[in-house]
Amino acid sequence: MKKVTINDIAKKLGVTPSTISRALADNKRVSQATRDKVKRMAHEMGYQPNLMASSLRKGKSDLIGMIVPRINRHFFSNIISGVEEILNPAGYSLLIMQSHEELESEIKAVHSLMRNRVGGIIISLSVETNRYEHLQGVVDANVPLVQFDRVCKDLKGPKIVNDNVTGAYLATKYLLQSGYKRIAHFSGNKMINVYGERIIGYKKAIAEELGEVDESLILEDIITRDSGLETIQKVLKEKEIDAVFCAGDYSAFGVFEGLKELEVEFPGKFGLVGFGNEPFAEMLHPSLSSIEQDGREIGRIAAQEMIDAINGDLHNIERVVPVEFKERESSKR
Amino acid sequence: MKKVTINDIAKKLGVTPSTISRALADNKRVSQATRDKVKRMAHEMGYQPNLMASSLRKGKSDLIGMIVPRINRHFFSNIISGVEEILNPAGYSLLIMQSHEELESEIKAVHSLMRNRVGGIIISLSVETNRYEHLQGVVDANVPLVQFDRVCKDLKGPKIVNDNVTGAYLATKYLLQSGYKRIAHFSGNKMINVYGERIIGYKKAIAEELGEVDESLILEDIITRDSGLETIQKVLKEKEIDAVFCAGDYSAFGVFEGLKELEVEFPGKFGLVGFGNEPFAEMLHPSLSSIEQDGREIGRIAAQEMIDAINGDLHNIERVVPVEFKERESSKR
DNA sequence: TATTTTTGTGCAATCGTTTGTATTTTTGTT
DNA sequence: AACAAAAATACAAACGATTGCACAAAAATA
Repeated sequence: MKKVTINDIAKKLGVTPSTISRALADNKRVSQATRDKVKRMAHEMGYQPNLMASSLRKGKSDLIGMIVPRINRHFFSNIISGVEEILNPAGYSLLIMQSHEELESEIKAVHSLMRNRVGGIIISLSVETNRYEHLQGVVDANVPLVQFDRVCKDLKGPKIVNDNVTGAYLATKYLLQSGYKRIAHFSGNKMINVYGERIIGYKKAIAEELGEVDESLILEDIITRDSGLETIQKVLKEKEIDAVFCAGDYSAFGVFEGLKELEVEFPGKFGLVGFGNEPFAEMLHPSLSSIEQDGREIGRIAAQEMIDAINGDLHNIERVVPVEFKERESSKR
Repeated sequence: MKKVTINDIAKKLGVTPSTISRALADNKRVSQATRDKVKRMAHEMGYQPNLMASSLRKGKSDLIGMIVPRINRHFFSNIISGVEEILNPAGYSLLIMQSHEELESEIKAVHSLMRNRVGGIIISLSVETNRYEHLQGVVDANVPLVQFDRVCKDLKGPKIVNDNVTGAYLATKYLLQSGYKRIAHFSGNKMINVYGERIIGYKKAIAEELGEVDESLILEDIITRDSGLETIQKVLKEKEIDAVFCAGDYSAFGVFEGLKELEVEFPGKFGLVGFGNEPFAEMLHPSLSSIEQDGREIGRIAAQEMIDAINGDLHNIERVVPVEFKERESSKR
């Protein structure tokens, strides 16, 4: 019932633990004969190396920490899958924590990961995060820090982000080309890179096509379904608009509901585009045009950057992952 | 830049590491005065205990392994959240792995977790899993094993499952009470507990209401959207049915699409109920009636059972979590 | 004051590996 | 056959914490 150790194997075979250790690591300093013998015996005894002991001695761990706002968001779980796809075959395991979009939780998670001596941390910041000491601490401790999606440019290390500008640009452009002219943009907190960048893309398309941007059509802090619903109801009374580009699919769904409720004819009289391409986007009726972000790819790149960093070359770069406009019914005329 | 250890603090304070260790653990064997002094200094120096060293010495780890088929399924990510909700405050961290519904991956994941010397494993079996040596090994190694959702009754330890029988019973009953009479059931592999149980619930309702069960209306291995779509198209040509109860929302969505394509009037001429209450269920038009499973609660219970098991009382029981019928349009008349 | 108790610390071994430095054994050379 | 070189293995000290036991100092008791 007791776990078998390297010493047990050593005793059984009449050699020293060091030989066992080297044999299992395929070290050429031990003869092929003993290597085989040891491996066979190890297998027979059901030996499983104790990675804690190993990590402790080697001073490096095969655990990689990952912090996401919420695990149950399609985008993030796809990223996790992408990360695992690269990390697991390379012999690493993922220690996953959620910040629940709270700075305090994020800080706790970072500390917890550091106590567990993870080999690195992959993180997407919470919406609340406006201080960065906890992450600077990670960098200072020489633990590779890879950021993705919601990132802080002031922290050194690799950052993997969507091409938010282009995504927003495309979304807006399609609405314009469908003939919609007064397009509002429901955004998040613009201090956060992803929302700031989407605003830039939106403005670029509007400026190109209409010349002037009406800043009053850019509304912040509307990313939930409920706020999308409330806002569209209010806005339709106050302003003359004929389309909305939402910085997220959930708020777009809120708008969707609002339009149905108010019996606005859409598409046709009104256009709508979301961002994120959640699974439900294509299931709606009319189906929701959206910007697809390749979560898996972001995850793969993040993982690869992590492995590089662990192996000594930490790239201080921002890698931009392309997005794709999914044209569906809601943005047509 | 080097990590600060207990020894560094000891040197700084002119005491021994053992005193530091005890002070930090609030051991009454060290005076309150030194305890305070040590803690202050530890904090000042930014000390973070090395949990690997600690676990190695104590022979128990604060890492709990978790294996799910896929992380990006709403149901599973909710469960993970529930588990974290209990485990994190209790000082444990989650090492999450995906089996991707493959037995081989599941086995690898189990071994990986065992090598990492997790304090326990929480698992939902892959659809492929029909051998259990890898899990029996966990039990034999005295590592607490908590199963949920898709479980194997032959393995000792706590099992947390949905009330699948009641859920399926309710779903079918509602269809019957809406006046549908020839109700097919699209199920999964009936050897898997969840599907087997749903079949039982379905049969029970049918038997109660109609007396006799037509076994030919129970179709297996239809859990994906694509198979749901294909199957409904085929079945509508061959059989006289006026409703379907699907063992999952994805296959239900396939049916949904098929009905639209074939221009079947539903609800009205045809009824449909899913299982799982995925977020998209209420977004569809007509909205999809479904069985809601409380993932968070399952997670919480699993976590609590794990903590109990770690603390020495492993319950060899099956805990059944209630489900709820979400009545929406698709099952009406 | 001498002696027992209590209280606070130190010593050293331990958890299971890894790895630099011996040491032994084997092989090869002259 | 003697000896150097190479190959295989052993020894022992880490990694950073925990903990039983020994010991000293302080407090309490006789």
